[in-house]
Amino acid sequence: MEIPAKYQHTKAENKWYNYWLDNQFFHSTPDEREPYTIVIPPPNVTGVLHMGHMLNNTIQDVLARRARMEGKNVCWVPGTDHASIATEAKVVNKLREEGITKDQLTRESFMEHAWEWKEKHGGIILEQLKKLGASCDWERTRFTMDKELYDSVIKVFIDLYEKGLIYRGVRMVNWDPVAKTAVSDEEVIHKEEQSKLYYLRYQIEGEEDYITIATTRPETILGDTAVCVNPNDERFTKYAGKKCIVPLVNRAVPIIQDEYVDIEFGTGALKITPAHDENDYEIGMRHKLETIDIFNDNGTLSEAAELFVDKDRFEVRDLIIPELEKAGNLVKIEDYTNKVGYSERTDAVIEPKLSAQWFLKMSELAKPALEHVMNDDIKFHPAKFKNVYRHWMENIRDWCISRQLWWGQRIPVYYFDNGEYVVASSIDEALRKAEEKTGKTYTEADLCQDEDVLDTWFSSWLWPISVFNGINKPDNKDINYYYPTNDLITGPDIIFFWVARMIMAGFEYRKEIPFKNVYFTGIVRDSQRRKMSKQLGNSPDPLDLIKEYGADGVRVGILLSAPAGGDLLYEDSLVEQGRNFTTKIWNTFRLVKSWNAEDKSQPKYAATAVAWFEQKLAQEASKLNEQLKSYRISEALMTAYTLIRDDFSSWYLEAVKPPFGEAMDRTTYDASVNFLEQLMQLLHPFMPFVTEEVWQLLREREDGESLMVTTLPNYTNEDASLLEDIQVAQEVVTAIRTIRKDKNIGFKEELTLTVSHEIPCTEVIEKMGNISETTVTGEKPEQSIGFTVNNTSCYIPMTGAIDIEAERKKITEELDYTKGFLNSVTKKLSNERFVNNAPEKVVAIEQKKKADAEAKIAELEAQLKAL
RNA sequence: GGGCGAAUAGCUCAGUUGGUUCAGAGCACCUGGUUUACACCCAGGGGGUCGGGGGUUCGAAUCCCUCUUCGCCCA
Repeated sequence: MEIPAKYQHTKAENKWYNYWLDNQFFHSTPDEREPYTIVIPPPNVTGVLHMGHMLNNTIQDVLARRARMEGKNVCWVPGTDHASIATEAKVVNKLREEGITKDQLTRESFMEHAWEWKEKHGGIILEQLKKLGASCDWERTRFTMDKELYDSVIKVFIDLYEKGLIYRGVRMVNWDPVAKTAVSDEEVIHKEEQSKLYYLRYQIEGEEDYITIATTRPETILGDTAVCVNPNDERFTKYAGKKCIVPLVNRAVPIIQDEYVDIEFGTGALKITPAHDENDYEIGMRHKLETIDIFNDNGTLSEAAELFVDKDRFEVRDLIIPELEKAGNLVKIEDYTNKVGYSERTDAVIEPKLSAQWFLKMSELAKPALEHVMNDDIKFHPAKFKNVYRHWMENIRDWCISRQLWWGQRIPVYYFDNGEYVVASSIDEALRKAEEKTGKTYTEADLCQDEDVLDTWFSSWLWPISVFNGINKPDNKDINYYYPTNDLITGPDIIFFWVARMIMAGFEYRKEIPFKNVYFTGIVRDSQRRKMSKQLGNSPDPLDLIKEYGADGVRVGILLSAPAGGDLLYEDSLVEQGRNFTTKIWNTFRLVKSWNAEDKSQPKYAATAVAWFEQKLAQEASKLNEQLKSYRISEALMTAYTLIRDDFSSWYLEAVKPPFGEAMDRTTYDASVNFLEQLMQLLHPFMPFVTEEVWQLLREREDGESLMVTTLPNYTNEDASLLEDIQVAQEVVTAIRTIRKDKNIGFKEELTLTVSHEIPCTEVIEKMGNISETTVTGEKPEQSIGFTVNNTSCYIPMTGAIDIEAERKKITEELDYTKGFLNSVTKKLSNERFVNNAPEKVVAIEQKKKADAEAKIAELEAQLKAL
């Protein structure tokens, strides 16, 4: 077969991915083998692939492919979540372009539009993952709104409600005025901002005296129902029990005292707006204050504000200041830095707002979830995230799970008779429960289902269970076999949103951990450490990268600089390195393939090289195994990288290469093909395509065979004797190459070597250094350049003149260094406290260092004398 | 304001219980090279007071204290 000089990655990627699919290699069904399960962190169904997904899914694929080659039954479940806020926003936008607003539609017809949108756009990201080589079991693809998963969510809501863990309450929530829904605490991102602190004076009722407050939100004064001071603040004791007048609206409100107020901050007097600030709300509760909600759901001012009605809250902030100034209430304005909460989904400024929502009590659920992470039943990689996790778990707050949206699981609560309600999985069940509850008879028309849906994370937290239908059918074959899953690969940014809650759900519904290991990836940034974002335009399109550098190249590029939990600074040079390595493998393959084997005796150098590489391969394979087992994925890749590039290509292949035009002996040839085959196996999880291509071309293969379903051999490195010997030989060869370079002697010119003692593997040294003869003698040859390796003097005789002074200088320098070293070792050994306290082993090492240094000094002195 | 983490070569990072010549890797850099697998390459090379200071120890990149700077989370 003709082997092309250049590896054609796109062709190979399409060919082999389809081949794997056709042969069902990704598909898993329970059997007697040990399972290895990963559930994908479901990407947002509205999303397209970005660099973060690339990193995350490459790691999952490495682990999945490796486990498959270890003989495990691997099941990697793909899927997407319904992303209620994001998807609903997209559907609303699309409808708007068609001239339709959401409130013109019924809930049912809106849902039809949403499903239509999902069918059209929802599969994109999963198709993109295939280009990366992801070995997911596509037959198991799940979506959080699929019937089984939808029903699971409803079942869990009802169950938790019945256990008394879900309650409805009027609370201060984070209101997103763009999405017009409540969001959870975790969905609020606090950003530091330059803003202003406004000092406003409120007149004391009936007096020509004023009390000055400081606020960052002057527009909210319209909702003020008190001014509060600290009871210990003597400046304000004279106002106790009095009232003051809220400017512009001229409402008299009490001046109250509460220790919450910080005497040092601002003026020491605080305006209280119970409807629009969490702390104010609590103070309001304590002092039984009136609550005036001055905002509409979309962030404009309501009738209750009296002024600026229907104007936006930020517009009002600008409008109200001149009015306050005109009225004589503005004292001063200062620059001020504060933190403002933004909606994670819409980037709107969050408005604290009182509203009735559904909450899940967290304290009991958190207990086992905390314990089993702290005791390492679930291991975090890197472990430093345990601290972050503990802190959150120990200060956990109830979870607001209702959202004022339509796209999602509708809350299974039915209201009737002015505020009575029942929780039921269907209207029929609701009717029955309602009748049981009151003894009356109802029709469907009497019942009204809650308009709201559940938070998307309330679906995602069940994911490792619900993808196997383990909520609806807790004893089915799949859940029993695949659960708990093995590894979860995710970003640290969703440790609370998702990881923590999955652990809680795992214990609540399976009495077991949902996964054994959590691997936190870093965040992909650009070379200036900025997060990749569409706005900045600093994120490359992953599919373009794959097209240009190949999927394998991109995978390698992204893994090379991605230690667990550490950010990845993306640059094109990384994927270039990946592409270059792909090419290197291809050329290595072409060289091996170009050799002709015939029956003849094996040269000694080849026999030594084969024996050495066998040991080297075993050593590096077990190192790689250790690295993967401890989730040092980029280090494992680097092990394979240097093994192939340096040890195999630069040393082994050069050592066994037959003289130009000659055939190779069959023993060496077979060994070389074997080695390359095994290297492809080791590398396959990282670079699935090029390794499969090489593996398929390396020998005749049957249809249906594939590298990806081969099993890794057990590497045992019982005889590592040659490893040190070759290392010495490599040092000698390097020294010879340096001399060639210094003296401008081309590789083709043969040299001879004289050594003071026998050195190992001279046949390899001769081959690699183009040495015609090695002589062992205590005599230094005339006209030669020397170097020392392993306490042996080596000389290369020269035809030209030798710079004696330069030689002397070189040796003297090395001698001085070694003497200095010997001195420090001797000092250490003559320190009684060291000899008495240090372990024997350490002392023995020092003694060996001493002996070695002395031998080397003797050798160097002999060299000097010989000059 | 509270908590957590980090600081090692120009860059990105390893460095496991303190002890092999431990100061490392990759990239970048410098020098040489038309060796018939590969210039997307090969060969050779330079480069760090392990953030500053103090302490424990026979011995500290590693443990303790402190300061500085940066990052993340929470309020």
